[in-house]
Amino acid sequence: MTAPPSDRRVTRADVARLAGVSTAVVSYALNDGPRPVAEATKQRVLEAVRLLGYRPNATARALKLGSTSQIGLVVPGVSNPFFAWLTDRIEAQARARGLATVVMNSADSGVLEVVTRIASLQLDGVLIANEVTRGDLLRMENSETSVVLLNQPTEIAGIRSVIVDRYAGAFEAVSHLIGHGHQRIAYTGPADPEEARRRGWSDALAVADLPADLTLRTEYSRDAGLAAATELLEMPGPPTAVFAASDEIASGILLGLHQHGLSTPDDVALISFDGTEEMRYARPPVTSVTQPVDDMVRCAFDLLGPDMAVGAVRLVPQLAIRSSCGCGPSLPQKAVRS
Amino acid sequence: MTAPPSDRRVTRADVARLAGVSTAVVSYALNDGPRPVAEATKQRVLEAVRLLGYRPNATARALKLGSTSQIGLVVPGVSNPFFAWLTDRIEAQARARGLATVVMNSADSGVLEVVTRIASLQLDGVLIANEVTRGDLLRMENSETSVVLLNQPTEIAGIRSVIVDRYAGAFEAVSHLIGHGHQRIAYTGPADPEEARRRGWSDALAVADLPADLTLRTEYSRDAGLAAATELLEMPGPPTAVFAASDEIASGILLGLHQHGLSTPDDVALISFDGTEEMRYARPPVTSVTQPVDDMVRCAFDLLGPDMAVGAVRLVPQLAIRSSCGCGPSLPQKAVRS
DNA sequence: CTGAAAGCGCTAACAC
DNA sequence: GTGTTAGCGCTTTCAG
Repeated sequence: MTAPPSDRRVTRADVARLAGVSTAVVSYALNDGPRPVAEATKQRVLEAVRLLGYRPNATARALKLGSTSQIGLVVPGVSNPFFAWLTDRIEAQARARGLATVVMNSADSGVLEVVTRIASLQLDGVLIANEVTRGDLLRMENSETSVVLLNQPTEIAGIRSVIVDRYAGAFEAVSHLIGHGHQRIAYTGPADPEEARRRGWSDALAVADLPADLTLRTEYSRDAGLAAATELLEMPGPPTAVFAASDEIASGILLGLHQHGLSTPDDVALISFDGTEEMRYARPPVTSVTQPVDDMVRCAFDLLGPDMAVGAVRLVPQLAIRSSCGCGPSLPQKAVRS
Repeated sequence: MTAPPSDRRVTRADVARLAGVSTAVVSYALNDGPRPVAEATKQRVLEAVRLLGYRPNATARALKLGSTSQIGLVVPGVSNPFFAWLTDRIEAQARARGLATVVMNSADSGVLEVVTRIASLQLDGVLIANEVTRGDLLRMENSETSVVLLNQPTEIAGIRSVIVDRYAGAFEAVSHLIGHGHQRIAYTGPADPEEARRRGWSDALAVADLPADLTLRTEYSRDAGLAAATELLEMPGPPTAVFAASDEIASGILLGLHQHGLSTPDDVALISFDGTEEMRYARPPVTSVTQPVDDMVRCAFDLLGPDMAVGAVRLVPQLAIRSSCGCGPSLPQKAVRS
């Protein structure tokens, strides 16, 4: 009814013709453009737009403006609960600012391919939640696109980034376990260049004069966590508590311990890192160092602004205490901004 | 080193100049264009591209071609594990086909806003994994963009869609519970227009001459599942088994039952719908009707092709049997294509 | 095999 | 307040 018969795509010229104005005026009217438009004219334009079912062509606009109103998000897979969470928040923030989000998984095709593609896309900004090297970044150097790194293990000079203080988070988590009387606390996680979580773990132990001798290398996956549970129990002087570098690992460990007939927290206490919703509903709910995702995203968008100083914003995660470490359950607190 | 000093953005004209050819030839060389190019010339062009660090402007290309090489994905939130899974697979498939994925969450801003925006974006296709109405779709009617609906509760005439047979999945799940001797089986899920899962549940019960009197309405969330557990137990003649309409609900129920001191599957058995990875690692691992996500995505992309018949592809989910229903644990099977 | 040139649809000077 | 018009960077027809 509202859509008149027309095979050709409706363009701005059609609107102008129907409204009896020039194309410029259509622009002005639609964008509350740089020049004023008489109210009556504007109404005529809007009416014509409605009648024709006209939709501005974002591509043409982007070409002219040199800006697509899209941001890019590079993650190592969206199915991982933490990155799903992050992606969700980023998309929401982006949309609130009138930006669309292009997600790119770098897991299987490699960062370089992704970065190359990004350089073509004329994105208004790119958020990279992935380990990248200086070299990778160089590939998109010439492109206007401003980049913000999220949770990069090691700062890269000249690139804006927002990092959550993994060291502090780990330190607090392990200290909490120590406060509960644990003496044998294991660390489970992959070997990453930074090792902030592992250092937080070992320093917390050192402060309490406890040995940091229980390290188990596992990648970020539930399967790895499941396997880790067994290995943990076979260690000489097995742990009474475990700090896992991610929720996924913790999820596997939890199941693994149970398969061995052990209960959490009575036999082995557990604290994880990430704080995704899933941990709140695990059995038992798992105490986790909770990443301040909303704040991370807010900061990241702030940093995308062209006139922001290059540098790193550091946020501190909060320990959401639940029953997996022997305390009563609770809801995760909001994290604060440093 | 490779990047020469240049403040202006490098354009195709620069490459042409440096290579001593016309801009047309640059195009031909870069796209293995419609016209052939002498090998030597091509090398000169490629060299110039390298030297200048030239990146084609995707926006300009899109404007000219009328195609952005981007697809849109509309989901009600990415943090939900099932949609995270789906998003992950779609992005992967898209990337494999040289397409970027623009994700749009319709949860808070409403489908209309999203659909309107999509109509502007000149996307090569849109996958909608959201409940939409015919009216919503009409808004983007005139745009070239072809649309495929994923898991739409009710088919919409004239729109391609891929649906998994929720009825069949539910029927199988509940039959399985009945096979284990359960007589009091509850259904938990939201009231949706289709109710396929609920019908599957009630029909399975009917076939076994069992009453379908235990329906509990809950939305798709862990919290709702948690609350549901309590309500379930307060029902007259409480269930010995529960079929949950989604993994998230099941996750909440599992915790809820445990808080009531009940064990799964001994006191109450549980089967869920979706089959996300999380269920494999729940305690106990939860039997779930597993959506054939990879196949869904493959079909969806096939349907995006312009010369595909309009219609609905129907896939059947597979029951991944784990210990939450009293059988031994197992890994989920690959789903088959109907 | 290569070059010149016409636009894709839009914005924003710049004129009136 | 409104109209004219140049051009964003690319592809591709049509001549050479």
